[in-house]
Amino acid sequence: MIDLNELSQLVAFADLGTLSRVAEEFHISTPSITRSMQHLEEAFGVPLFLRGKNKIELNETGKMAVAAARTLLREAETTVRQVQEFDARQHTIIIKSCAPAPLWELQKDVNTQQPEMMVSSAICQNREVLSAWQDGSCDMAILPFPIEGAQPFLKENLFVCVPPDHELAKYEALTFADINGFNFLLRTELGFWDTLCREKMPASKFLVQPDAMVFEELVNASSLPCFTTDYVRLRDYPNRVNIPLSDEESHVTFYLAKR
Amino acid sequence: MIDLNELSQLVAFADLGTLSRVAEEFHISTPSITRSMQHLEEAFGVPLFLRGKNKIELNETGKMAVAAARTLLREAETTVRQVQEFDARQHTIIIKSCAPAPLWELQKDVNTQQPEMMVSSAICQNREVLSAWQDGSCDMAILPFPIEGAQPFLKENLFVCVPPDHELAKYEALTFADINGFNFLLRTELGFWDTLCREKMPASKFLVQPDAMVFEELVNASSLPCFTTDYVRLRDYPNRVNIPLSDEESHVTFYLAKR
DNA sequence: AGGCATTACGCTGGACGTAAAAATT
DNA sequence: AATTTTTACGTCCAGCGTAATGCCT
Repeated sequence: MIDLNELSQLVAFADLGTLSRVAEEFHISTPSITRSMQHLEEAFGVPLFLRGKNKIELNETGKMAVAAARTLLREAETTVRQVQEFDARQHTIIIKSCAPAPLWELQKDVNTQQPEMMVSSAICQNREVLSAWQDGSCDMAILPFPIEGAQPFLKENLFVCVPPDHELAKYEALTFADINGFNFLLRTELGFWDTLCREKMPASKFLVQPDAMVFEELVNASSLPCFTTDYVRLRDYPNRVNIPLSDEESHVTFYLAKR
Repeated sequence: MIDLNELSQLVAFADLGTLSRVAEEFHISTPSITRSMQHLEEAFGVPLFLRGKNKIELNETGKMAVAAARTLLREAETTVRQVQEFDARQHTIIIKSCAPAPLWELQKDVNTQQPEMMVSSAICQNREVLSAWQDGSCDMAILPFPIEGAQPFLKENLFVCVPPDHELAKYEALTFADINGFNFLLRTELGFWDTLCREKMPASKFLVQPDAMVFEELVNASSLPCFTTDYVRLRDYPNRVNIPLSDEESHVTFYLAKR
């Protein structure tokens, strides 16, 4: 049976030109390489080299063998990687969520109930969550509407978050119509919330900040309104007030589908 | 680096079910197989088996690895075979000829001038010779007409061969028209000659005999006419006479194309 | 003189097999 | 009792490196 290690030495010889350099490359002695190449010729059953007294080079068959070896080695690597990836997949739960809050909850649940499993999660748009669920490329899906086999998972309500002296601060409750036109601070990775806001508030501009620390600083330093929900109250900003939104769409029930 | 031998033991385990049987199959001890499988798991970097106290079976990753191993092993075999075939091709001159006589001559030439080369030859129809030459699947081509880069190789003339008491024996020379309608003994593997005869003698029937010994017996035993040429005179039949054909088409110049 | 491939040769680590253990049927 | 997997252990040789050879530039 052919030895992949020797094959890769053959490829190295094609690239480096001399057995000596291959020996360096592989951190072994030159006699060892010589033997490997001889052994390889035996394994193939055909000569691969033209040998001079102190010179060795690939013959035509040898050159062809190098090309064949390259692809076989690539295939061998691919095989190993595929097996490793399959194994990783066996021990990973892939979650696609339309929003951050239910994902945090779900990750907690999974970590306690199946501590041996890795969790790979992503927040994305509803349609991406749905298609990932449908084509089997995720194990759990969180969506803001029920689908076949999904259970209600948690409810989340949206609040506007402004400094106490902001003109919106005087209201007991607000609607999207009331706040449409105001410019908002927004975080990235909000999934479905992001889309909802842009839809309901077409006249507003959104200042999007990917970095959580920077976002917090901005919230504290500026008087721009932002959003919060009853699931992130823990992170309430001390010098801001939260005003509930009364629209239907700001009260969301998330549904969880599991395989 | 992954060991193909161990990989094939893994495949054997999938097929045979126990390590003991794999050991038999490979004519080695069971501890050796145990070690191979352990080593394979290290090489992949992931577990492949579910182990009981005296039981071992493939886990899901293991089953997947077996499938991947099967294809990789097939690819490895293919690689070796391709290299061997390439080498064989390097030492083989493939000849396509439209007729036997020039092929005999050419084989003699090649055998003396390039004694290290194998010769692989076939007699076939003109169009097959031509297409093989054009698509590069032969190294030398013999055709009864000149083509780009071909040289005249030899001339051959056709004779009718009949017993002395045959009604055709009285002629000094014959034409295809004269012999059209007579039934002839014919050998197989005549290539272009075969086609020519059938074309020029549509009223004749041909008794085709693939076996050279049997053909000779038939010639001696029957009074059916047959063909010969000035290139097979050595094999003249003692109790037959050869009458030349005078048609243009019975005097053929073969052209040889070499790469 | 320095670089290269190959042969000669001694050594060692790894791979093998035997024996045995432990469990299951 | 027979079968199966795995560990323990002793043996041995395949493969390694060093040294040396022969050759070329």
